[in-house]
Amino acid sequence: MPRAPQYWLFKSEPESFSIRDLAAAPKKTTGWDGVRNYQARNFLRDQIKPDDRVLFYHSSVDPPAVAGTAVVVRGGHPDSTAWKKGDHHFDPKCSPENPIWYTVDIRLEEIFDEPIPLDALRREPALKDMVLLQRGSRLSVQPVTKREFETVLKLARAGSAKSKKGKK
DNA sequence: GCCAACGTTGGC
DNA sequence: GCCAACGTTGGC
Repeated sequence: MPRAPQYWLFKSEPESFSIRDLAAAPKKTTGWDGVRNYQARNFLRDQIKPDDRVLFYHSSVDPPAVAGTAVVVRGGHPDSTAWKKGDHHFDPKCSPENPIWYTVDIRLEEIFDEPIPLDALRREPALKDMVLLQRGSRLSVQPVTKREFETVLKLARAGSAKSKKGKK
């Protein structure tokens, strides 16, 4: 039995890597490396598989927002930036034999016409249990339910229809 | 730039 | 194993 796709939210500060950077990358694909948190690592290593879907979230910008979606093209594998001296995410405890940190590859699926700002997510009752919206939550890789994922897509479609009507 | 919330580190 | 100190995240 094939496993049903699962859903995730990845945070990125657009100043360091935005969804447009993903669009500009070769094959619109990037390795999601540099995650240095054990809970997020466990998701990357154990649970995130090809064909899973990802909400691409822009943090530390005004407004914080879901900018689009991506699809996982390669599941968990060791994050080699961890043992590259001089890399911003270098971790001296790591080696190829003892990788500690993991990454997955994702490919751009869609950039929303209108990003869905955080406050719009908060106003949506169907999203009230989203990990992102919980007090104190700051996991950079987090699970999303199928219903939450589809609700965000619905908001994106609605926002896009409105913006087209409003323009010229 | 502030600061609340959270994770990690290290002395004991 | 506790917990204070420190570092980081990320919304505001």
